[in-house]
Amino acid sequence: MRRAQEILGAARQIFLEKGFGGASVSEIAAKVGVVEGLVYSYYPTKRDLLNDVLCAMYVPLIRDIEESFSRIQGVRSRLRFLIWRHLRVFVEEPGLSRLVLHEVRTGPEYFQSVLHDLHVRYTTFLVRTLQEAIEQGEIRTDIDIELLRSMVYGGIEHRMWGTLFGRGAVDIESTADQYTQIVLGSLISTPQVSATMAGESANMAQLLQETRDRLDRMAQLVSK
Amino acid sequence: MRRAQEILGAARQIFLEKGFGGASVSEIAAKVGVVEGLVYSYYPTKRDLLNDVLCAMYVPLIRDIEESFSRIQGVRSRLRFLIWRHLRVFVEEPGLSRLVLHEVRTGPEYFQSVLHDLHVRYTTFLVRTLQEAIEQGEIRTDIDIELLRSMVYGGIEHRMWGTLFGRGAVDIESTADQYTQIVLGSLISTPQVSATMAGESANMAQLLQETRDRLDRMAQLVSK
Amino acid sequence: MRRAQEILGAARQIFLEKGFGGASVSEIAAKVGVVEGLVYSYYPTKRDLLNDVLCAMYVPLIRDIEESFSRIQGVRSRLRFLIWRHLRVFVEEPGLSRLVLHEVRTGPEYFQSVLHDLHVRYTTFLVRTLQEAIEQGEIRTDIDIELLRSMVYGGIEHRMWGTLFGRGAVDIESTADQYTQIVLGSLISTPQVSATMAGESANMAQLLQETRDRLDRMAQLVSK
Amino acid sequence: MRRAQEILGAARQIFLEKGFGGASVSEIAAKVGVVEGLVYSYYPTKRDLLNDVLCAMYVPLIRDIEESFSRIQGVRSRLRFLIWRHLRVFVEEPGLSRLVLHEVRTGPEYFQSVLHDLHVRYTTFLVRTLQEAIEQGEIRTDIDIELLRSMVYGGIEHRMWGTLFGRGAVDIESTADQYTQIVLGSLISTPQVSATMAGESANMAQLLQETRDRLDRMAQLVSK
DNA sequence: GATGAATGAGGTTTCATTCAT
DNA sequence: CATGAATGAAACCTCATTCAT
Repeated sequence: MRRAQEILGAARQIFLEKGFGGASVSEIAAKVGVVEGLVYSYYPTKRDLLNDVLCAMYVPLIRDIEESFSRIQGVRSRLRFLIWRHLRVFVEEPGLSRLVLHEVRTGPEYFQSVLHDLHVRYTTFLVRTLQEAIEQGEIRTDIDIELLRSMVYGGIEHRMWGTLFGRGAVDIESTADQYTQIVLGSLISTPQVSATMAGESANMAQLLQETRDRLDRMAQLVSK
Repeated sequence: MRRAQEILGAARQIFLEKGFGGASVSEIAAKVGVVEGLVYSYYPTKRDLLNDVLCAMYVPLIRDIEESFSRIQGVRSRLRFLIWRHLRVFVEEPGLSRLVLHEVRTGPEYFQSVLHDLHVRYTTFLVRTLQEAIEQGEIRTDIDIELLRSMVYGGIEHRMWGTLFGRGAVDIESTADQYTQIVLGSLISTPQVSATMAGESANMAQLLQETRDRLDRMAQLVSK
Repeated sequence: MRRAQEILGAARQIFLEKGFGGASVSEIAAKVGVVEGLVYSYYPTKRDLLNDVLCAMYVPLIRDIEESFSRIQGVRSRLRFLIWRHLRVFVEEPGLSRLVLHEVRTGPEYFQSVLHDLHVRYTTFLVRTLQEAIEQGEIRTDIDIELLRSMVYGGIEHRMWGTLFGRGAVDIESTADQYTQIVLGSLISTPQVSATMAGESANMAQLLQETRDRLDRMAQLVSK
Repeated sequence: MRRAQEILGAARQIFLEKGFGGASVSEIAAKVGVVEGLVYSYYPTKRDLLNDVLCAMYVPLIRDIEESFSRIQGVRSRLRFLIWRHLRVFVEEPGLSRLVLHEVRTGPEYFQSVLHDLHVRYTTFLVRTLQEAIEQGEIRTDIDIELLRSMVYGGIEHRMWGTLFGRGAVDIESTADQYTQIVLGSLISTPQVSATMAGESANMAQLLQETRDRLDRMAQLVSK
């Protein structure tokens, strides 16, 4: 039992660091200080080991998100939380997303695997948030949720990639703010509002001004 | 010279198909019909070969974008074009992005490589577009361009990933539309416009109405 | 004691199914529901385990044959029984012969082993039958018993080999009949009967003819 | 080319000596004095190597038999030749039959392999001989040729097995004689020949006796 | 009597790379 | 320019066997 944990830990480190292909079982075994063969008595296959590593990371992560998520209300707050939480994954578990995206999601067999289920559960919070917002009329209905999901997770991953190699640091608080702002900014209920309303607004303001001018002139006239 | 080209072509095919790790030099050589050793007289290393392959793809791609880009004006149009063009890469060269993202951008040495430069040049169009828009006051100034860049490219990549394995097809025209809409929706100059403007607009309309009423009453008064 | 039996039983199944090389101690242990290590507290070595398995099969087999054999009289009946019994082994214990022939009888150390003794005892019935037949003048004396033993057992094994993989079924009754017929057909007492008897027969006929001729001539002489 | 031959030669030796499972590629490579990997540049797989080894033995063997066989006439001579030739294989290529029988003919996939074809070709001479003999009425028609084939090859293999480990030597000339005698002894056209001929012989003897008696009586008559 | 953790050597196979010709 | 033979290291995985508890 303890050995299994040690191996799992070592595997986690090395997998996250070098990816699946880049890691070797012998390296993992060496890190634990055991013989290669022993690894196979706990995990029948290198890939099984990877699976268990990822499950061991996903499961508590999802549980943690679930708890916080249930205590948060409102589209904006929830969205901000999910973005912020995903950013934190990169800071606290650099490489998890890399692994998941780039080495597990390889080939069509992925879509039947446990990992796929876990990833769906992980991203379900966002999807649920967006769907509820749509149902309650808080955001536009003509939006492709898949697209948004990709933008959030893909965007974050892209943004944080460099930080995995020490290229620049990211302030996750302000990044989360901005991210939320951008995503939500385009989602509020009135479609096309920004473009047309700005025009209308300008027109109206001008009209108002003219009217007031006329009023003033007339007042002057009258006051005489 | 022609041999170098043949090898490059074969390498391109196989790298795109199987990735860097999945390809073997012998396979590439076999495709050309030469011996493994000959490959090394043109390209000192497997990785150098990959580099050259990618350069050979990036350079015309960038040139192509450059041309079209220079003929397009306006933030929205340019943004839409860049998004659409990147989507097209996934459709026309599935595997290029896979390669770039998941096998080249691995490890810190990437950031000193030629590939990094090329990628910067590739994404510079977007950065330039956004900067000009900011300078001309078309979009908000409080936006992190890096963040946007990641959202665009990361989001697209995330979205299209599944399609590389035949999981669902994506209509790049409508996707480009939506993408542009979402990205731009949150960028127009007046922050918070959507939420407040509706209120302001109502206020203004009411104000205008009151003003006109006042004007009418005054006119009646005067006319007497 | 009971554990030893359980292990022996599991080992028997797996050895017969997969052969010595194809079986693994861990598999055997797993079948019993114990740990690999426990197997070694009963059987010092994998090969020892195999030995015991085979002994446990040979001993009752030999006893069974002994009983029936003692109740059967006559060369033909006994021979037919031994052939038929050996054929039955292939049907009832497919894999025993495979094991014995192809995985035990490997290398010179076999000839000092207990297995060799058992196999000698197993085939002794045939040898004894043939020897008694010779002594009683029922079959030719110029026959190499070893040769016959090989023909019977080797031939049967060769014939039945394919059936172990489902290639064709064999009717052991008619096969036993034919086999007995063939083997015995060439063993009856008059050696070279086919070749020499024809000659003798011719001689005799000629002798007879001459005699009759003489008789005729004499009759003519007398009649005068 | 020469290396391929060297490797083939080494593989032949080791395979014949230790069987397929008992041999290791590293051992073969070591025998040639090359690195393990080089073997795989000539033979893609250990099993392919085995295949080629066996083909390289079978093909000239079959050709050799074909030549001699075509110059030999008569059932007995041909049968004797085929038996003798197979015995010689054991003396000259000890282990070939072991390999073929016990390590290649393992599992049902064998029956689709090239080796199976070769083995069929090898044993075809015997089958053809027996069939022609049947057609020409030289041997009994009620015989199962498969059974005979098994008896000949299986019997020989069984008989010679021990000699592979130095257990006793076999004189292949006399063994071939006896073998032929036994096999053919039971095959001649008149089944139960011994029984009937004995009867005829008795008749003839009685006739002769009667004739002599007549002669004696006549002689007495004359002498008076 | 039984466990389960651990070993160590071995297996087949793949590949980037080198170099004499 | 091109070959092809060769290397050497590493990969994943299997297993008989041992031993402290």
